[in-house]
Amino acid sequence: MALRLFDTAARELRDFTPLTPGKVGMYICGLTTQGAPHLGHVRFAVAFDVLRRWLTVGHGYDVALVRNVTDIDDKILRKSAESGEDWFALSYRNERATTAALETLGIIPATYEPRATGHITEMIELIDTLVERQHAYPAPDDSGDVYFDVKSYADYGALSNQSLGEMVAADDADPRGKRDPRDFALWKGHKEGEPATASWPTPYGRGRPGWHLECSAMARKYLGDTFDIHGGGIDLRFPHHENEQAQSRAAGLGFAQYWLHNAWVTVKGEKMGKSLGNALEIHHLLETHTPLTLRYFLTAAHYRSTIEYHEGSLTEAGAALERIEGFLRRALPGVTTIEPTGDETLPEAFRTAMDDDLGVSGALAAIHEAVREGNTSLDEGDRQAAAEVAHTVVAMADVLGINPLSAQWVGGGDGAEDDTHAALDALVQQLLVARTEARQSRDFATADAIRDQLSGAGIALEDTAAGVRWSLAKHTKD
RNA sequence: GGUGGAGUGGCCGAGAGGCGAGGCAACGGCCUGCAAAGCCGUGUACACGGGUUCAAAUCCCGUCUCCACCUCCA
Repeated sequence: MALRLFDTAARELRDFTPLTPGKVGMYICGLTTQGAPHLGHVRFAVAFDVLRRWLTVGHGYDVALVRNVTDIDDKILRKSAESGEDWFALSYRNERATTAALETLGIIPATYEPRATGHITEMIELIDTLVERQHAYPAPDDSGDVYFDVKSYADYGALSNQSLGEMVAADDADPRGKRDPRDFALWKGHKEGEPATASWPTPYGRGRPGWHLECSAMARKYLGDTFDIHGGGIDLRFPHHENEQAQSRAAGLGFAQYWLHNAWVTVKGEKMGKSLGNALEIHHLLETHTPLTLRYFLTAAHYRSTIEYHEGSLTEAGAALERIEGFLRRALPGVTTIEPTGDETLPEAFRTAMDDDLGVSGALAAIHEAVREGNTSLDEGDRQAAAEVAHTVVAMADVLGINPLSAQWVGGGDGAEDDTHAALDALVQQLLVARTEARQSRDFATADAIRDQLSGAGIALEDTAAGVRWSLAKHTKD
């Protein structure tokens, strides 16, 4: 069955067909380096990580994923000026923080992450082409700016379905040398007071990249003149993506064939933003919730739907995960970590849901249905059937990047975690032996005292048909 | 003004003419020494007002409310 994706440009679901059979080129905008990432900032990465996994696992495509790093822009320079920290240091520091957050959330690393400042030459090439084709012009006021002439490109507005005549020009836009207030900067001339390090020599004078140009230049370099998918947050649709498309196509390039945009994380119905303070920064949330819980929360809703965040959201996500993990632990005793082999057969309901524009809600329903089926098998003592279901659940969960038994979430590979666990297990087992003896002699007061003692230490017990299981109580308090 | 989207049970969140997605929470039952986990069951949910239809959360008309973008935004 064909994968269908909602193409923002076409404003409808389209069957996905890659330009080159078996291969997919994807370009994603979004890595922020202006500040520490919050829950909303990383949603795009989770959304497109799920797409990438499904393209790979569900359809066997070889995916090249390029994710840009806008390491210079107005905001970075402004913050740098305010704090006194060099702009490049500030940008790189935040880039590292964001990269770390994405790794923590189990985002598969991009094939390549080009930085804007490393592609000045490619940008100049593109500007030259646009100037030659009379789609761009250097500002006549010697500012060093180079603008894209929106009126010269008939399809301007095609992506966001807007016509130039209906657009409101920004009130605060300084028209300077623009022919039309809606013309946008391809290149920004160096201004007095800006650090010298934030400028590069060009035939148009010293300056720095306009925001939109980098994506056109870098997507072209790494994915080709025409490529399959371009993604990003819905707020980027206009002006950023509209401008990218205009630049590239005006320069004669085919550019993106499918445009995908993810929606927001909202709080009380409004877009999550910095006005809410730093309470929702990833590193802060990780103090009370596991990375997998954050990932599950961001994954559980369709990528084009807003996700409403409220106090308790993450605790609920953790509870849903517990159900899946609990089943896997019971069905696969002795297994610490497990990854899909690739030979599992994914249930039809799961495939159908994913093929329908990444219907993760339906996919999750398939997972939970399998979990219930597996639990029933366990209740009936059919351990083999339960184990088989468990392997299917692992495979499905892995497509969404939420396999609870993935080594990604279960301790590091350095063995330290295993040693700690083994030491703890030795101590707990002694207490469990005492408790079992007490229970056998029907001394429930003693047995319960031992259970309370362990519980006080953060260890939960479960008496199962196969014996007593212990586990560390999850940190899910708000 | 233009463009795009939303309103579903206590909460989150799918669905897009007919059989109540799923999860969380709650309640009842089974199991258990008691728990925990699990399983089974329990809800006349679709912003409002009309209309079409044998049948509407879903289609049509009207209304209300909310969100986002319009050159700094995941």
